Amino acid sequence: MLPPSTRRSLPMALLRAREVIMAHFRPMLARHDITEQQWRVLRVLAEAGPLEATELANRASILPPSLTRIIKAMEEREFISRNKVKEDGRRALLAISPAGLALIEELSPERTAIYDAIEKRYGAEQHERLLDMLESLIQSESTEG
Amino acid sequence: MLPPSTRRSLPMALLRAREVIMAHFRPMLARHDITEQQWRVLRVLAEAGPLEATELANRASILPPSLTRIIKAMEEREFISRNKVKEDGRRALLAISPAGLALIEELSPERTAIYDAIEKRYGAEQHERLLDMLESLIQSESTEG
DNA sequence: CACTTGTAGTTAACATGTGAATTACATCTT
DNA sequence: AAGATGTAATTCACATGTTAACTACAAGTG
Repeated sequence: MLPPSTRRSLPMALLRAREVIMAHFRPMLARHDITEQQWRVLRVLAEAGPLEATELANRASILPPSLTRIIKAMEEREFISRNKVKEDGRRALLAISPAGLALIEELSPERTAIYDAIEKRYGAEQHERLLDMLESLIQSESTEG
Repeated sequence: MLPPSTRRSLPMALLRAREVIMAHFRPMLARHDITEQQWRVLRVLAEAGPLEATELANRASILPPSLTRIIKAMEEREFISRNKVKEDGRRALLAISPAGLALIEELSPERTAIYDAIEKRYGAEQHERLLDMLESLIQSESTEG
């Protein structure tokens, strides 16, 4: 088979798709002076409760070096807190703070509205199918074989 | 509708999907000491012929500041060349060099093999459908409405 | 216990992403 | 021609992506 042209390749399509979607969220995040990655960290901690850095990095799809910097910045702004684990001097539990939760609460309505608008434009069934297909792709490629 | 959990949101799914796909290509690119973005620039120029920076940036999905730096690096390694446009002192035509073309030729077989393996694991029909759905999403979100 | 191996997290170095400001050049308008 | 406006590209500042190296601590092994 021919190598895919840049106009129809999976990596490019995924990149562009993500761009057009995130374009809708960026103004909201910019108004509150947080980055896309910081926002992911907040949401993961809000949903999952306190996590160690490695687990948080996995769930938020952020590499460890980036997470180190992000945590430092968010600790200074008091959006998250860290508590060392007694039994293991290497680990620390990261938790969202009241201020972090407040930010999530504050942004929730707008966030939902943006998602709904995307879903409406693209079609709810399409949207679900696309999510299924992406999850399937991630499955088929992440489990080595 | 509820805000999507981080486990089933379009931005996260697109990000993860891209990660697992690119993981297959990174070793190849690393062996030849070029970045993912430099590789995109080369392929776009190889396919489309000489382009101005703005058009190249659009086609390769790279922001202008990044492209400026990438072009500088690739000029030094003589993978691309730039020629100023006579009629308009602002513009310049960027073209792939023989060395750049040679690199593409050299990587083509491996690149095709990687794509084929992905397509085989995921399923050729699935793959086509996913590309269609992504293009449709890009369409529905990029044209403002 | 000393040594090796493994793991969590950080640091370093460099490339890119991102938004804002800036420069250089074109074009329009009067 | 002079000034206003627009456009292509760059520069700046800061955040993140990426790989490799490193530190700190833990657990296994002799």
